[in-house]
Amino acid sequence: MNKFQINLPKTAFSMKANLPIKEPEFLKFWEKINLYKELRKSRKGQEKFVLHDGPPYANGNIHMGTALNKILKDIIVKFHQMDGKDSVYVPGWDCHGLPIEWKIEEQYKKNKKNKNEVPIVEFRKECRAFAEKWIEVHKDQFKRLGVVGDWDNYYSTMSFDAEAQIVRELGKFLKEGSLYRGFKPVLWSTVEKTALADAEVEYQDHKSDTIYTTFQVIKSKVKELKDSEIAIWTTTPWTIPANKALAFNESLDYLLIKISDNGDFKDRKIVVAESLLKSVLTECNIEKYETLKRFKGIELKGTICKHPFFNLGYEHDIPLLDARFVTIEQGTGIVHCAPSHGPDDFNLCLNNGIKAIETVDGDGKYTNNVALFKGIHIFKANPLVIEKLKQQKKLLSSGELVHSYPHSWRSKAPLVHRATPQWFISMESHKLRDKALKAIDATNFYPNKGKERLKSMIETRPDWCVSRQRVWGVPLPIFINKNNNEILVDDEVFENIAKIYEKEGSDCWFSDDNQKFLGKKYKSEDFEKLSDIVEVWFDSGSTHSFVLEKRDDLKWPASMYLEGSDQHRGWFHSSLLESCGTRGRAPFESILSHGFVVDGKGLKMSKSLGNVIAPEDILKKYGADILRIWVASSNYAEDLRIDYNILDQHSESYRKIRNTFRYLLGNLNDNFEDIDLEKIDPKKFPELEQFMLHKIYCLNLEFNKYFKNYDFHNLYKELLNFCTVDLSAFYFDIRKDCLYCDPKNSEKRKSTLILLNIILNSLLKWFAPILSFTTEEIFQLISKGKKSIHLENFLSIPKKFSNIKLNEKWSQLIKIRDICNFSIEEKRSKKEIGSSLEAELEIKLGKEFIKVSENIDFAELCITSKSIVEFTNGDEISVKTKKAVGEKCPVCWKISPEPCSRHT
RNA sequence: GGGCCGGUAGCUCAGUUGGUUAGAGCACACCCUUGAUAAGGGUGGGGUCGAAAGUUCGAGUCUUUCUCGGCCCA
Repeated sequence: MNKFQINLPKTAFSMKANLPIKEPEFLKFWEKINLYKELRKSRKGQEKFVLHDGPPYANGNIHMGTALNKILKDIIVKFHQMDGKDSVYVPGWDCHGLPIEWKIEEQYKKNKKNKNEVPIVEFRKECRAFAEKWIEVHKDQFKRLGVVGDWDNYYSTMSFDAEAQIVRELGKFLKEGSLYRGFKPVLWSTVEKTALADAEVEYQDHKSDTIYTTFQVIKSKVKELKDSEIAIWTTTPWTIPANKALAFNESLDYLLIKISDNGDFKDRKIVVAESLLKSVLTECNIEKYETLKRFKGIELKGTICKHPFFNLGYEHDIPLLDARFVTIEQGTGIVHCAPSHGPDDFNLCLNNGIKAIETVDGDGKYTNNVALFKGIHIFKANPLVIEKLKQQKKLLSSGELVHSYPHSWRSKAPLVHRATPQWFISMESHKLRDKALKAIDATNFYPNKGKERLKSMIETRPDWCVSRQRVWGVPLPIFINKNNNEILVDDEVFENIAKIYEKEGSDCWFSDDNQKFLGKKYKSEDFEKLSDIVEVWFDSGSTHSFVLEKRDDLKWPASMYLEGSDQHRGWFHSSLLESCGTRGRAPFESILSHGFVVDGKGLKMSKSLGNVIAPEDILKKYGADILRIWVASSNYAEDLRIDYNILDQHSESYRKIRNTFRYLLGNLNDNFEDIDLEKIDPKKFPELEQFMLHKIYCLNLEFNKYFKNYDFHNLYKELLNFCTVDLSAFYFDIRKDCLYCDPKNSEKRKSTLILLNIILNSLLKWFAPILSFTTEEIFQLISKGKKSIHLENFLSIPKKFSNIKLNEKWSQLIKIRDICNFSIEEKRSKKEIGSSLEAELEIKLGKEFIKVSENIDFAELCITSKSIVEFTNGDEISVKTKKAVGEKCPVCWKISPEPCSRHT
């Protein structure tokens, strides 16, 4: 053996990651050192970055979308933490609402229990327990992803202080006067006297009365329509008294026809859609008619009609409105609209300034608002309405139809859409819309397109209906004075209710005496207590008030809200409105929205397609760090594709990164030294090292730029390319000879080791927010007593590392190196040489390269045994590779005719 | 059905105000290495930029239509 010892890499850091086994150990470690607490301690007093958690619904296991969301949050929180900020993350859960009610009801069904026989308070307790159970499950699943946060002090929308604060928030709207009582149709059972949710509806065949009736035109842009009538068809004649409008479709063609048959309609003119004429003629037994005019639906705009009961107390105008829901499947192509009795009707009318009123009471009887029919039950009203229409000579025809119709899943009784009293927050009365639009302008959106999306929603949305006729939620804190029907607005009462909830939660609203909530000021017998609950979007829209404002460790407004792009209609939206209504500005400074997780082909995941991947599967097969790479490397502005092929590719990249670390650790023999960068004088290093310092400086600039824009997929790409292109294939490859074969006291080798230390340290920190587990594994190996990588700061890379001139020079050198490699490869493919050390280079360079190649050993750069440079008059770069002659040094494997200069 | 967003190599992504032959990494193929070794190096093959039409001297980039996909709404 030779007396020269070679320095081979040696490290305890294994090549195989074994993440699924190793990661849980780090979770335990972080728990043990109480990482979250340490993180807070380490940044005490620093500028805060608060990413306010949008609460997931406490129900069911997490899926890829949730995993993506939480990992992205964690990455951002960790970036800001390492950037030196006090980056606080408090996870939360959304707990109230229908899905949990259903789950409990399902359990009842299984156990043959009847919900109506269970006291509300008991039912609500079961809902609460259900949510609690899932919060615990979620917590473990989120932690497993590497997400660090205040798990012990999470928030939930069902905590007593949350319920109390939600009451206070509603109180503000009530006091201001923007919360008002209106009417909106909901599916209603007149048997159970209750509203039903969509999922509680069963569709069965039902026999309905059908009628064709007409509305006389008062005014129209189409002059031929004067004195004509608009024909409509309906399967609910009882809703005719509630008619407020007619709907047409502007893209359909309509006909004006004159009927000549004997009867009520002789010589009268009616309008129907052209493509429905045939069926109308048949259904209404019209035999003799002539077509007077054909026109586009758009011409109907502005037409006003009279109600068929015009002379009988129905004097209001009936406008014709354009609606896309009007089709040519059935009827006349013009649809009768009763805003109190259909969602389409309601929305169309609402957008045209026509409000719904209460036309039918809870029992199914017409109210005072309905002339002629007051007190009559709607299910008995059809014959009466039909008779009345006939009397008024407005009945073209009547019949019966068996069709699929909604019924209650409990009583099996047919349902109706009925306008019920609901509570709305006005978009206009106190300029909520304006405030919200201004707040959007003052918010940063990542990606930018989110701004327009939210804006256009706010611009067009109707008033916010915040009441629900359900059980599992915060009760609306509203009392109505029985004497004058007025709403009780009194801060003292709201505060009293809030105080009570803070102590015992909101269940008592349903069980305890009114007096308890009214306090001493009012008499309980004078007031009716509402039993509606607050819709859950108001709950989650208020999180900023009971989380951000109430906790000392947080700040209001939040630095960022981050959710899936669907939340432009959800949490971003409700939080914005709630906060603008109560505080005049958004509860966030910025919004980051991400796309949806789809499969490898871009299709949405569904059981039927069999393309669903659960986070659990990925954790078992690859580990959380691979999933985190997937998050970091994907462009969240679009939908994110995932399948096993994609994950395989990312785990290849992971191995590259891991081996880069392993090479660094190996050559440092796990003896990391934290170099003080300020004390480094780049000029004292070999040029290659200076060049690498410059690379580090540039990469750090890029890193910061991408980080500031939350542009992680480009950031990750830069880091990965640095590992593969600049380190593995370039710097490491070149310096291998020096590291292995130079004596330990060689200056060059020492410089290299300093660089390796700097590179290791930089990489470790750059990667830490993404590769939470792997960087911790490395940090534990080298940090000697320091607690966690996540408590560290990013390095500050001194400006003096930058060397643009040198960079220009080395860019040229790399070009020459590429050509050398090409030349070597030519020789290799002819089987004349194998290893590049078997080669010797004859390089011809134009004179312009004299400066560039000053002090440069191309043999070292290209890892050959020898190189000769010759300058020519042209501007060429040409390389000839020859087989090196001589003996191979047993130590450094270089071939030379003379004995190796280093190793003899 | 409507509104919004998107479709660039097998995969993840770049592609400036329209301007040479559309780039990178990974994957793949071949070769080398066996002192980063279930690693490392070199070279290379992959794209009618979703499709068609149009504007232009010139289109991945602008316009229109279509198509496929996603989100929201109905």
